[in-house]
Amino acid sequence: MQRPFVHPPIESVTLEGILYALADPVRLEIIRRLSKEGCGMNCQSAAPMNMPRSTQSHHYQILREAGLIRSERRGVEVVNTLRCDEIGTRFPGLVPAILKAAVAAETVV
Amino acid sequence: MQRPFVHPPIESVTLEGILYALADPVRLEIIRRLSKEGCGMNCQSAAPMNMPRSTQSHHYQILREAGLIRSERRGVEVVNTLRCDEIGTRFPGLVPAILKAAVAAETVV
DNA sequence: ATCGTTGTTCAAGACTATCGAACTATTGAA
DNA sequence: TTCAATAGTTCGATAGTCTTGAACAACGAT
Repeated sequence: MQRPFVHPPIESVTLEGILYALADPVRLEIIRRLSKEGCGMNCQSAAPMNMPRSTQSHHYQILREAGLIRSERRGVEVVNTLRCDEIGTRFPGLVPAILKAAVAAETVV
Repeated sequence: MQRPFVHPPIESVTLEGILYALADPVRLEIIRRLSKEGCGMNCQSAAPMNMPRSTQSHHYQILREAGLIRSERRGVEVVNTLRCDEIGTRFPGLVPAILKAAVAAETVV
């Protein structure tokens, strides 16, 4: 098995898909960490601790299919990177606005 | 029955809740219409045509509990208004960015 | 070759969405 | 006042999705 990763072309990325993907706290946190890091991160380091691997894998699949991240196998691990440039041209300012709101939500709590 | 509407105080409105609510095409469309209109709209006129009432009702409930709209009974109908000012202070620029992206998604299709 | 690490796939139970049917509440008319 | 029409809500059932343990696959190092 172990099917290859599927990344949608940027034209078929939908707003609904992006919002749905980011509506989950775990997935939002993953994207936040990826955006902070700048470069790629493997699955474990970008996801919150103590989360079952199968659940992580599911979340990365959602993010991938939404068009938010690109996943590449690098030896034993999978390196995930934000597709920021592509998304930035398709939906200018969208992801930054959401990440900014995530920071705002954090400071109030 | 017919319980009174519950509107969360703006402090307990979460980013996840907003994103989740707007991740559905029907709900996003409702918010778009409400934002265009400026003033309140009843449930039927803001929702897409040919949608079962029970489903509409469910969607409005999600929007209400997410803190995006305020619903008030006015006689036989329910008037819904965007809570734009409150959301704008809690998450500045968030909803406008999403609505802008919705327009961008439309023009490409 | 075997083992440890990283991540995927599968299956089952819990949770959520959709929608028809029945119900509630208010308005207007007879 | 009673009756009917209108606008939404609630309930129940079916179908789809999330979570997670268990088993599996792939690579690197010893």
